[in-house]
Amino acid sequence: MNEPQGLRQRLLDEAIAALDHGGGEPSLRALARQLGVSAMASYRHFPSKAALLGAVVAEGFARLETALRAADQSAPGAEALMAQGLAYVDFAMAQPGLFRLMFGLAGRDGGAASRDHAYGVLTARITALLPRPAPGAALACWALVHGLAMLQLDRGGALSRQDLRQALAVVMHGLAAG
Amino acid sequence: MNEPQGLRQRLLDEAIAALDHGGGEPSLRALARQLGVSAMASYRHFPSKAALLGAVVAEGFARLETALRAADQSAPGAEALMAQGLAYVDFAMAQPGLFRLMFGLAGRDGGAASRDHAYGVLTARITALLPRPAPGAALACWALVHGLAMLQLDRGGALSRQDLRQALAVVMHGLAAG
DNA sequence: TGTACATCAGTGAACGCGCGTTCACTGATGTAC
DNA sequence: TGTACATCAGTGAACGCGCGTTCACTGATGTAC
Repeated sequence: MNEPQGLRQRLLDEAIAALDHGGGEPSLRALARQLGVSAMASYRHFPSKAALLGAVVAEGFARLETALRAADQSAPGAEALMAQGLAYVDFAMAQPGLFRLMFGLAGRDGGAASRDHAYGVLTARITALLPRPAPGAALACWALVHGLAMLQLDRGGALSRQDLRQALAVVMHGLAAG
Repeated sequence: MNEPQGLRQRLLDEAIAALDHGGGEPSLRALARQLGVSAMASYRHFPSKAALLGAVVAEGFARLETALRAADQSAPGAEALMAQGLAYVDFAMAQPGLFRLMFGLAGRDGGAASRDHAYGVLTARITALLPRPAPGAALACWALVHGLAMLQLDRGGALSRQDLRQALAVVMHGLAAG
């Protein structure tokens, strides 16, 4: 353990840290500076800045997927869905810059694939819960948790755990009633 | 009519157009170029670039509020809520760059006030519809429409009218059941 | 009616800066024979 | 075991660029007396 990490991974980690701390997209030069490496070093690992950001987005969705999977397995049945919703919002709050980038760039690059992969964890739980396929159920769940995450980010975490649980409960009631 | 518009308003309009067409934030110089005016001209009307973007955000929320209000009055009762939800998504699709900026910057500046003003239209309709105050109802509605808008943007409009209606219906069922 | 002055919108050149990317390079490590 | 060569990660200087912002200015319009 404590393997000497490759520069490639350190660039990705540093980019994520910079996104979450500072304002906007970090520059290649700033990342290199931060890692004590020349401005050109990143070109050994990524052909361009856009490629690096693409890799960051993919990494972000992989992390989100891991978090959702863990939450899903932490509780049975309908509680698993609630847990995923809360985990989604938590992820956004823990990595706000990364989260914003993921959804700013998700359409472009190869982001779509890793995004859909992460969302698969949510849809799998929903279809497992429902007795028969309900049109709009998965879409409503995605949209709700995504919207909650954005609102929570915008307000700097003003929404309480209870607020979130109650909002999630509304949709879960809707699913049961539909 | 066709009053000669002041440069201030033309800068705002051009900024919004640039946001929706091009990629990211337009530069002051690009706006000036587009309007055939010197790079310095905008400093007659805004003390800095940040101030101009703040004004753009406020203008965006004002437009959103107008759209929501019109939708709300286009149908009675629960249909008014559905109409607002669709109008919200439509707004995001019609002005994607503006919409993204609004929620990227809403926390900072004076954006919070104009944002809350716009959201008031939605919460007013919800509280009018519900027989008694339901915790999480307004939050769930905001989050849902916001999430639908983001997902629709990410997928470039892949969600059909029916998809959207069904997702909105899930939450409305949830409200009725709660 | 004329003159002096203030206000205002916009100009044009220049500043310093950080950026992404190019180029040719260095020095270490591995491999073939 | 030694030598020649290829590969690889990272260097350092330089490029051209667009940016936000500064400064001192111009010329038109309004206003006081």
